[in-house]
Amino acid sequence: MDCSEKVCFNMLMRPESPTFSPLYRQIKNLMLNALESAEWRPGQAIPSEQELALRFNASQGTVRKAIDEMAAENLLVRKQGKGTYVASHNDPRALFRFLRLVPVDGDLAHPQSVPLDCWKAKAGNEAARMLGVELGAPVTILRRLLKFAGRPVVIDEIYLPGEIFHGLTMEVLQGAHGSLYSLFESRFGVRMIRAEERIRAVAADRMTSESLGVAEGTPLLSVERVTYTYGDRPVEWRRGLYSTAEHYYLNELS
Amino acid sequence: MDCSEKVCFNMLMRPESPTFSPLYRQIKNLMLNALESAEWRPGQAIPSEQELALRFNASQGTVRKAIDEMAAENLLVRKQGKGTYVASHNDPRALFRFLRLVPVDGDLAHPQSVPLDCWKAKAGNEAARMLGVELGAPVTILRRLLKFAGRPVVIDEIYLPGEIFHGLTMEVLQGAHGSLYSLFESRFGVRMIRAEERIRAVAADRMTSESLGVAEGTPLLSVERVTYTYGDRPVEWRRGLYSTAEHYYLNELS
DNA sequence: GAGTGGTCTAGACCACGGT
DNA sequence: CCGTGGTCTAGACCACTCA
Repeated sequence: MDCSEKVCFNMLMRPESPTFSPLYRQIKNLMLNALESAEWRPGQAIPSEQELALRFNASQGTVRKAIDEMAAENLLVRKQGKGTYVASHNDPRALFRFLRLVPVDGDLAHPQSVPLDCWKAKAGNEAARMLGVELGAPVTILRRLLKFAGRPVVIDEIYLPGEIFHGLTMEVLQGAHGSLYSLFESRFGVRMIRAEERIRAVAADRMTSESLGVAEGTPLLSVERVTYTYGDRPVEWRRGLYSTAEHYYLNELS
Repeated sequence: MDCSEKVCFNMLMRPESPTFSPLYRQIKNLMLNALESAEWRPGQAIPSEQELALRFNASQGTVRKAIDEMAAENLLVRKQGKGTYVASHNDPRALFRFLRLVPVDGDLAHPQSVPLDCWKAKAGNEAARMLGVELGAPVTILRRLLKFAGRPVVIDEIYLPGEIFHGLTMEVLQGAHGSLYSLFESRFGVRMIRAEERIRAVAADRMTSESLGVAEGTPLLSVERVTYTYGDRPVEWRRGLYSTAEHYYLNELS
């Protein structure tokens, strides 16, 4: 039986089977594949619930539940009366979706990303572990400044697997507008969907203090981020140093 | 018509009405009331979906959708085959639900809360604003240490509205086991459901450095938290100073 | 076995966006 | 007007828990 697209009948996935999962989750997985294989691209509409129900041989309600979960995970965006769309970092509302830094004086203007350096290297011990690549595998490293209202607030050092981000250069960075992730998505087909941040307090070293315009030794937030794409594959490791004189890191707990 | 319990028929809540909301959301609100009024208490089971469907005069599916949302917000916990329960900070898995600090060496032992001080005062400017009370209103202030594996890592200063936490003393604190929030829930009937944290990097002052056993001037995380109970009422304001020598603040972004 | 939540279906109607 | 997602219903069957 062809299980590549049509969902295998429940009989094949019943509790006896160790790989059992409910129908809506099997459908969700097939839809994740469609995203990962770029059958459905960021910003585009996916087929209607009716069409998907036919394609997956299930009821509309079941497809709906799969879409619900994916919408809750910010993978899809529903628009009543229009359709369901693949989420995109180009969407103005998602431009700096992972940035939690907020100005003390509620100045909502978007920050500006200023590339400083970009070079190729071989993955060291830590980078290899974080990115899940071999020791010595090619990586691209870039440094950039984040400015709020023209003033530098964050300096980032970003490690990317060279395989995936082949052709990333200063020219490309300087020609880009918007966030890095929208560039990654448009130009390299890599969509960031989830991240983990590990935060510490550190003292500014000489170089950093100059870049951020603060005194040497000033306490800064050290924010290490590992970012994942579909299938929980890590595709970015970065370390940011945040000046919190006029900004704070805002986190909602629930 | 009596709208106090039975859901008003849809006719009364149709789009023409400015207060329109779908039936499952009206039901959700009624269920929130049941939580807020302590009709259903933390740790206890709420009525079955069938019973609720009868009570609210809706189908099981609609009640289900209301419960789904509340479960997603960590207000309720579903247990297949048993029932749906009101979430509780006494639940071992939720004991330090809002604490994001993690040891570098994955030591999963729960931290220990050590009360230092507890006194009454009048709300100053900032406390009044954060807690949404009048300037000069009674507040209870407490300071405590959080220890991981016996070593102090966090020092907290916590502001509570005196009205709500009447009778909170050092004796009560010392007699408590588990987290502060489980004490607040059991003893004062206040359930914390959501919080916002604002994080900065600061240098340890003299007193703090001694409490945490670090050098004066060491960079620390300053974590200001406002915590809300049902109806988005702020009921706690605290400032924590976190030593990040052997721990980090972990945040999942999605 | 009785009762609970979990999944799946089929069909009705509504609200919204575009033609 | 049509097609989209959003809500609501009624009923069937499954999986889990406990007495």
